[in-house]
Amino acid sequence: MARQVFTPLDPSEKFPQIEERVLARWRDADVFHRSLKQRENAERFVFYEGPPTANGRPGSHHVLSRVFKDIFPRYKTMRGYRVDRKAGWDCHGLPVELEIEKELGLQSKHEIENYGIAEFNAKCRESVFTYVEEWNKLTERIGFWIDLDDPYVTLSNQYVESVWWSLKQIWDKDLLYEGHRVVPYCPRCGTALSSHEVALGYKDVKDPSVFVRFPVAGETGTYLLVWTTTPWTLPGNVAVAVAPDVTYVRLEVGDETLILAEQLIDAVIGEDTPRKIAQTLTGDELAGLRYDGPVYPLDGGGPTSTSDTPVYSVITGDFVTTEDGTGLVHIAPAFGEDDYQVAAQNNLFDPTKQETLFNPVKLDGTFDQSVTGFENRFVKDDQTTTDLIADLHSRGLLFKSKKYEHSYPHCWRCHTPLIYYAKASWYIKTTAVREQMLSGNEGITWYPPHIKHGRFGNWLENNIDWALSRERYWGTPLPVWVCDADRAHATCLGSFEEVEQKSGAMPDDPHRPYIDDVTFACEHSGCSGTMRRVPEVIDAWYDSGSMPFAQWHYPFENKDTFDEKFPAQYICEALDQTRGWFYSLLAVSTLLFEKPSYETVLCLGLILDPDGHKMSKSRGNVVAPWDVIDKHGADAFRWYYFTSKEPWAGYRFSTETVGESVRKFLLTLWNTYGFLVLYANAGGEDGTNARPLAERCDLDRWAISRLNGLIETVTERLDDYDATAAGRAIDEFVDELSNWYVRLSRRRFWDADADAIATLRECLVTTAQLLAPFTPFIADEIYCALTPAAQAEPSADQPADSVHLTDFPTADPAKRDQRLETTMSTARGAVELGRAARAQAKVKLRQPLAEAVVVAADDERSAIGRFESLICDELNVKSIRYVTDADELARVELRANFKALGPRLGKNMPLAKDAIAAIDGAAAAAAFKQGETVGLSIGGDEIELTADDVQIVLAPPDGYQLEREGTHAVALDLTITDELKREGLAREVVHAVQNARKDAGLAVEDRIVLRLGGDATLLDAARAHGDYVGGETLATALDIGDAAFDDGAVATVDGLELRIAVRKADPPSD
RNA sequence: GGGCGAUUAGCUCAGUCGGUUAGAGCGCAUCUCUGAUAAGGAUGAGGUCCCAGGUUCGAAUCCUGGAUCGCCCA
Repeated sequence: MARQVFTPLDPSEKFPQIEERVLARWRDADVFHRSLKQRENAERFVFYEGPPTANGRPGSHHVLSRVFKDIFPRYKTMRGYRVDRKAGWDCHGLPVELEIEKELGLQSKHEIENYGIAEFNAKCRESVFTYVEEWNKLTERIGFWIDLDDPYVTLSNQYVESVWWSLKQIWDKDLLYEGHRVVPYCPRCGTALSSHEVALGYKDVKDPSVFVRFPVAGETGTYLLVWTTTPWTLPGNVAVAVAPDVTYVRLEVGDETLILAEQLIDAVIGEDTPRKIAQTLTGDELAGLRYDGPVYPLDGGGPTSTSDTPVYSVITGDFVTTEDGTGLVHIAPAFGEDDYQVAAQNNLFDPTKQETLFNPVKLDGTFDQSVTGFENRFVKDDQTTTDLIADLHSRGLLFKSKKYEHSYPHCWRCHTPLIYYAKASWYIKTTAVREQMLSGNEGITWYPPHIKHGRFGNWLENNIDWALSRERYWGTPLPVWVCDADRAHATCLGSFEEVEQKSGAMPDDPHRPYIDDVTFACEHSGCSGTMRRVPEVIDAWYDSGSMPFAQWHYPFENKDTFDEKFPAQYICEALDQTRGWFYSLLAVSTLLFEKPSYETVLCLGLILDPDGHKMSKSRGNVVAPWDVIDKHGADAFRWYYFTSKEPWAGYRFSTETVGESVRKFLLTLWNTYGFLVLYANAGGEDGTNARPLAERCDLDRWAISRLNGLIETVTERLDDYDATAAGRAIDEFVDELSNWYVRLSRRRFWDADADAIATLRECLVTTAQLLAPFTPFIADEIYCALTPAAQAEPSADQPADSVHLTDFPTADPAKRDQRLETTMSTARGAVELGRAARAQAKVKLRQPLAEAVVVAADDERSAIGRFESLICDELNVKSIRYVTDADELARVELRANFKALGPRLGKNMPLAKDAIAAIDGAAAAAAFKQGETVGLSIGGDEIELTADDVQIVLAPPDGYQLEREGTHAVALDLTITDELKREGLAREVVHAVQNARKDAGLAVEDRIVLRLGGDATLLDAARAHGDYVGGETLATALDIGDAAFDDGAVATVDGLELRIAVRKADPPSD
């Protein structure tokens, strides 16, 4: 019995089990931490983990981002960098609150406050880590190496304090201010909605749109014609806006004069209505015209201007279009973002003094006392709308009204139509660093590249100030205190110590409501007011954008650590983070450090179900990651994500799709590995006795050459963050290794050829290293199994005990042989042609044939010649005959080379195509061979063709069946002599015996005693090739057709009966 | 409504600088091979390269417009 050089595989063990075993090994040997420790003093490669929220279960899309967060740090580690990976959890924010509201059955902010902010926030704090165990389990199981023991959590006191510090920095730069902004607002819930929430609630609705006459002051019978889809905003009107460059007209219709945009006349009054243009003028010229306001009677004084620009006059605004309406837009600054901005620009109110903004609607969405006749009525109520329109009609101001279908946002919780409503909130003046963010973005490498100047660049171009505050409970409190005597007395506190100094005490918990109780005396001279914290918390995106420093409690601690780990070289999240984390990171670091906090960013696409729908709980089409892992394993999951497509394109995904990556790639690799182990053990040869590479056969050197080419490709692609191409290259290599190298080398493995074993072993060990970042489990299993020293205790002169502790392979140019690779590729082509010819002729491969006739010239002939015996084996032919005189088997045709001739011939190209096809190919080919040119007349012009201008192809002559491909062809001699027939039958017998061995449960290396009986023709053949039959089947004794027996198996070969009896031979007595 | 992206075989995806016969895998059908393989090989069916214009000798590829889907924003 040969010695076991490698641990045999357990064929019953499935990938998920193998992975669990590898995981245990990693845990026991502390491999992750050792991989870091090993690079302790190495150059850093900085990765930032974008914190997920752990108050929901992790899904398949989380697996996607986590494996892409894993692969490049692993790769860089193997390339010699130190890649620390600190986990993080995003803890604050509205989604957390909503979850608790649902749990407690709370319907509104009012109810939350009744319940108690302290109790509510305690619930939130608890819920944030509800699923953290499952997250940790999944993270470990998918092989995402990240330090879960010491994560940053955005709710921690240290984290909050760092965030406060950063806000103070911004405050000191005068970039944190209180302003007003028109926000989508749910009057029923009493809260503004985030853009994400607004997006959840768009519905197509039919709203009335009204055309309203605004009487021009001092010109009886002349009206500005204004269009709006929100009649309830008319009481808030302060001005009318026109587009500065658009042409407007005074139009006489009947006995009145209407002012509107010229190009909208027909749309507004109808094509058939008689009209007369009294005057044309531009919007600029129209500006300043006054009208009689207010549109609705207002009690208690309407709007007043804070400047020389009067209310109720025409102003210009760039946002005014003539797409619909009249080209005149009514301006209610409290109810529209554009309105707010244009009114502020025209100094119709002072944006720093909210009381100057005219707003006749209360927070609950009803009109206030000033709107005579509509007091306390809800503005979006259908009856209110109807009555408002009726009121306009009764006063002769309604020109017309009609239904208008458009998409309008509703509260996603209570389905109330939202209103746009001016609210005070705190802003960061990001517009002040807009240019800096843009130039910072230039230095960031984006995958895919179009995001940089597309989605992200556009977003930065259109940057508006960051609305930072939220009127909520569970978030980092905004550390701004204002004086209750004078709101202008405000301060921002940037540390717990500062709070303590000011107020005498810092609560243990910096969250609401405790921090709300912190007050102190106003320090303005002569002011006796009390400083109280503003009630808001901040946008949770600011928390996550602060992670580069807040994860280290910088600048209170870890200054060095921060300096070393800023900025990140690599971050990776899904595409939807463009305006989320990618932006918050850039904005915060630009504000604080004047540069981006990341250099390379990989954006991942969405996970869709097989029908292309987004996976969501409500659709019920979510694939749970555990299902995939339990069925196919983590490596299969990873491999699917890495190689199935470019990761930003989105995945059409199901458990079954992942199974395909197992069958196609992992099993091929695994079986190749299993094959090596089997025969290395059978022969007791581990490859250490192999000759140097240069002395090994072509096939071995070919495999090693391909391997080194692969190393080059994979390295180059991974350096470019292209896991897809790198993985596909490995896939292709493994396929060639298994289906070409191993298949052609079977005989040598059977003989335990040291060269072959060494070659395959090197290929597999190196492939395992290349695969380590992709499929860390299988890669490590193979690496360790084939590197037995790895199983011993590691030491300085011992190989690493895990593939993840090794250096990434480097290509050795000396081992490349491009010519050999080309030659092999030609030989493979010839084999494929021969196989095709056999299939055409319907002659089984097991039947030997006398001759293959190969049509090939020069290089191809020598390439095929080099691998002649290999090709003979593959095609099961006795010899190869070459035909260079093409007409013996095929005739030569010429085809035009469009790329060469097209630019030269232009329009005559189609003529040339036909003319070239008509040329006598053989003669032309001969001429080209002599280095001569061939003349051709095209459309009256004489041209000279060189060899490069045409492509020489072989066409089969009539009456022959042969397979051709481009310039070469293979034909087979189909004559089957008696001798060939006998040989074919002998092979059939061997095949039958091998099956019998298998059925008898014998091991491949077991010797047998073989007896054959049955049909005489078969026995004759077996007898004639007795040595062959005995050798192939490892028979120590061969007994053909002697005594009759009935204990054997019965097989049928070519319709003839064969009886086979196999018995395990006694072991040799040596 | 705006921005970005996608659309290639039944399915999942490649397709280089624009070059004339658009490929692979899976699936299907027929055949074949096999003592490593849950594999391998051959053949076949299967294509309006989303549509319409344009540029060009030549377009899946470049340009314009449109459709559909997705994401982001309103």
